[in-house]
Amino acid sequence: MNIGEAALASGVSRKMIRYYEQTGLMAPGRSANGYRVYGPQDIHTLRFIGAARRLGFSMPDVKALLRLWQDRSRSSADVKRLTDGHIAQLRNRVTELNTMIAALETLARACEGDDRPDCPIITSIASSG
Amino acid sequence: MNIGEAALASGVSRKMIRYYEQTGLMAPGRSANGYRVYGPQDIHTLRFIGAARRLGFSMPDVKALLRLWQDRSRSSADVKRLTDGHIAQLRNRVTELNTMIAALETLARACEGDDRPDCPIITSIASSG
DNA sequence: GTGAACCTTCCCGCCGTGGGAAGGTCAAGC
DNA sequence: GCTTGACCTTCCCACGGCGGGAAGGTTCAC
Repeated sequence: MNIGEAALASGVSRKMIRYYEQTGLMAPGRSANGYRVYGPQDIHTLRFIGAARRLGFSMPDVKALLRLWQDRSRSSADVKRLTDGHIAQLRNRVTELNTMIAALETLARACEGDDRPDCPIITSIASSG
Repeated sequence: MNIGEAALASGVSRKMIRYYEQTGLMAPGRSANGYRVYGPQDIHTLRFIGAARRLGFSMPDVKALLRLWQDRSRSSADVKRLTDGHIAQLRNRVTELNTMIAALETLARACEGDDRPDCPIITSIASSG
């Protein structure tokens, strides 16, 4: 299985597959001509990486998860700890965004949105530094 | 006023002040020795940029807002439109994050978090590709 | 007249992701 | 056999924003 097929089978782009290899997440075999060769386990790994990325895990976190996944003597506490930390980060990010949204909504509600230049959005930004 | 004082007065770092200039957001004067020179209006502009960035506006949006701010014949509708679009983007991002959080919480709740390797988080990620 | 604290420009790093150039390899069709 | 096209390889560049830091000029206080 070459990289193109692996990309199709895993849903990870060729570019990203090479990047994940480059950053030490995986090490596919090579055939005599230098082409990367992927087996079923490699596809599984790529799908794992893709799923973790879609859940918002950072690359270092994905790397740690991969190691735990492949470690038969892992303790689930390590996985849970990593996941809980990630959840906390996501929650913080949501809080930040919600704060921005609330402020922007307040401004937008006060803005007429007509042809006149008067606009509390602009004036508020200008005076809130 | 040199760039260091301007940074202190505006709360924008020297690096970012130069970056904002480089990307065409502002054009401070220069003194004979080549140093950038900032007046009260420049500080005001920097504070405006900083406030807009803190509200999560992208650089292109900030550029547009700056132009509208300085355009006396602007219509508030333009400002509102830009702001509403930005709010919509932030809301989408929050929805994405909340989806991730919900999925992760479900997984985390099912994980014992003890010394044993059994962990629905890992197995679920591994099979959800 | 020297040292410190500024200033200038320029390059490199981050993190993921995509685009693309230049060149090698392989298989199908004539 | 030979061409063509679809692969593959490595390598560099870009993005958004921000920071670090090097190499060199300027200004000011002592």
